[in-house]
Amino acid sequence: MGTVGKAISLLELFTVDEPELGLSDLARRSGFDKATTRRLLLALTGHGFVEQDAATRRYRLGAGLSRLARIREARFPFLQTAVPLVRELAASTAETVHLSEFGVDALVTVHVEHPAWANRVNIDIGQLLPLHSTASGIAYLAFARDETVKACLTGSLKAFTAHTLIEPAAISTSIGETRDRGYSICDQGFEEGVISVAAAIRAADGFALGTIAVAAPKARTTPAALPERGLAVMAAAREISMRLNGENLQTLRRQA
Amino acid sequence: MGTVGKAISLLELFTVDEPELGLSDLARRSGFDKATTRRLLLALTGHGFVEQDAATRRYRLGAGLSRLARIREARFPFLQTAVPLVRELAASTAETVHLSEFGVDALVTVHVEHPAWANRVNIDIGQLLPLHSTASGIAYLAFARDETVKACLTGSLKAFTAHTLIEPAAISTSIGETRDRGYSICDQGFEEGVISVAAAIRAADGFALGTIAVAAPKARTTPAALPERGLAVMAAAREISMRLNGENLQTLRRQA
DNA sequence: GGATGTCGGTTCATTATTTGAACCCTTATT
DNA sequence: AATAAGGGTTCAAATAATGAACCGACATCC
Repeated sequence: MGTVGKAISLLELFTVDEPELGLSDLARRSGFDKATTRRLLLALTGHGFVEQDAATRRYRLGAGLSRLARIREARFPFLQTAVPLVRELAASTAETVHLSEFGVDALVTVHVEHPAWANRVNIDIGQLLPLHSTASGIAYLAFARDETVKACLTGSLKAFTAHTLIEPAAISTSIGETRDRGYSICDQGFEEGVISVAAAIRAADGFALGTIAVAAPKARTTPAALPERGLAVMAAAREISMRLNGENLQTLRRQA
Repeated sequence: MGTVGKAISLLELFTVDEPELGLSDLARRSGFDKATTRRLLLALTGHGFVEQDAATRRYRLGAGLSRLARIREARFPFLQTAVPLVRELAASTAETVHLSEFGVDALVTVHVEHPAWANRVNIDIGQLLPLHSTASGIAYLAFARDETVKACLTGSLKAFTAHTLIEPAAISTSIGETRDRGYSICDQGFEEGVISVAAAIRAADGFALGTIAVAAPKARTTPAALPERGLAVMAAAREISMRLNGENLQTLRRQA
């Protein structure tokens, strides 16, 4: 791995649960030498990608990242556009709704709305969702480029629960159904006791760029509720796609 | 400069006005060799910090940045907290209101609300504001650590207009007045014909972490309007500080 | 229509940067 | 008073970054 990759993988050690880490911790988790880790952190701090707490000496993600993310968001207002519809869907379903965007080889959660229930599905911002074993992932693949689908299915597929589909053929079938139906269903494929439905949000070229999904405890989900939820998530995804692409869904390559 | 710094400075070439750049363009502007530039871009794309448009082959900022920025925002909800108050202030003043956060050695604009006027002050998200020559900068320095102030005043101070204060003594005076008054005034110090007032947003330790500012065309600003505007911006800054620090302004080291 | 310029991308010998074991200092913990 | 763990630093050795030259594709211009 090049130096740049190392620096970035340091940044990727920070999570919502552990937003502040010490030098030794970072060195241990990254596997880099302490001196190396520190030099990388220094370079990152110098550009505002990392900040160091003056009192505790621990490191956290810096304002430079916010700046660049806002520049990106100005060009491509994904969050701004989608968040209101995520809220609406969360209100109408009274379940956890999350929004993700494709990045490298997984979906990254960029926004979440949680319901008031004590028993609910908890998802963190920044969490990575594998493509083959989540409702979002399948919804994405249903409208992804062929090479993306192929790359996903030829990789090694991890089984997260006893229900996770890991045979490429079974996943292909699921993708096909999703394409016909317009939304995907994932029954405990990622976490035991959680059932999700998702639909793809698509760019002007018709390919998926992200997803919106509803995740609920299986215990409180009746079979009858699923199609209803699926249609709602599909409607939200379509609305977001339309708003992003200036109302002209015609240009979408494949119809949902 | 280390390789990491070079990679980051590539990212910093993207702006709201030019959110997509080609390889040769990036190489030219960064001053790096084309091969080097490409290798850096490859490393950045591999981690989702940069994306390449499949059709035009041009590069843009990637989703990985949004992901990290959201993780940061989850820990420290600066935008979420401040944006509603920025909106309010924009509505009540009917002028451009902008929010900035300190990063490395300047303030970075993270949010802007523009009024409906045709003649207004335009500010882009991501724009960097120098500390010595903007209302935001002076407001920040008024509640910054002594070493930050010193570092700023000993550097070389650029005059952006004929009105820019560049003598350290004059700037110190301005900082002192701001500390006493609670808000700063900058009369055309950054751009001809623009007059701004700003106040510092402060962390739990009492030091500034960002600013909120109102920028207006000097032509339509009466001397009487300034103190009114100053008090409004100060009230907004104090409210944001309180919400960020859990209502306990007592812990703030210095009183505004 | 062929000469010229630009662009994205690649190669490989040369060169400069990154690396990490050992070290120091400070702050808990026992 | 001894031990461990954390942040930070040093410098010879090892490794990774560099850039001039080159390729093919496309556009433009007499």
